[in-house]
Amino acid sequence: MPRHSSTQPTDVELEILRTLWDRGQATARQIHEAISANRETNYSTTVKMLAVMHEKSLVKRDESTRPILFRAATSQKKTQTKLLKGVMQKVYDGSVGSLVMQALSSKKATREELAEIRELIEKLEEEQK
Amino acid sequence: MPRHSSTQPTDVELEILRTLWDRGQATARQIHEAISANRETNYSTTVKMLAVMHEKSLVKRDESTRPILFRAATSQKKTQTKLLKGVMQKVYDGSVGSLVMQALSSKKATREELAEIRELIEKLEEEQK
DNA sequence: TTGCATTAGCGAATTCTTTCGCTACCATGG
DNA sequence: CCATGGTAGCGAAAGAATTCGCTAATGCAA
Repeated sequence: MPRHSSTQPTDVELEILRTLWDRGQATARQIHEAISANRETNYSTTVKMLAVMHEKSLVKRDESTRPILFRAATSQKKTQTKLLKGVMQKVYDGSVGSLVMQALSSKKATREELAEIRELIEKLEEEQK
Repeated sequence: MPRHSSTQPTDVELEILRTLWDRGQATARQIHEAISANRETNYSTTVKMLAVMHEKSLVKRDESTRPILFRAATSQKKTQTKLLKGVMQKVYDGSVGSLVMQALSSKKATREELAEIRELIEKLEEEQK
């Protein structure tokens, strides 16, 4: 089994993945333009990153068209959950409670977010009975 | 130019910090023993990591005693918050709501945790009025 | 078809992290 | 004392992530 299948994306890789999740699919050029809006970087670097990410199975290539189209290999949600669980483990010793408490304390949530979270809490509490 | 302008602890560094947060302070030997319970590693490596971390101001050294005592330079909570905010930004586009929703959905919280979170939510909702 | 601009790919360099062998240092029990 | 066992430090190497120069391939316009 390739060790890469369980590899977590790095920060730069995540930036590329975010572009792909936003657009569904994109060419190397489009991805490059999207990320170089934030960070100065060379087109070659973006292309190389895509190659590396393909190697790691983080992206899929559609070569039936030119230019080649890229897509994320894994859904945004799955990746988010995996990364979040990693942090929960490494930083909060696996405690979802501490993580959530600190998240809520550290940054203002909107009224709607709070309502949604409360609903979920109530549902979870119901399930536990 | 450094790629990461702000020095966030790496995973290995975090492991050492966790030991220090647990104990308050510890010698290189004690730290080494704590982390080699999980992972096979050499004593020299631990000592070197402590030197690197001191260089980065992640730990403080008390040289008035022998063996030298180490302490974390930053509180656990501060570091946790910083790391969590980083994830919130990089992975959830800064949305505390999405992060919390996924955290709660991805791992069971205990009854006590849920109650505590709900209390916080209610307090936050109250403040918003 | 040819020439040109864009796209794709390779390999090597750079930067950062983690590893550890080896040496020096220290402090203390005999 | 001074041998010995543990502690501290250095430098180099191994690994991983990121960078980009340069070349090759592609396909479009003239």
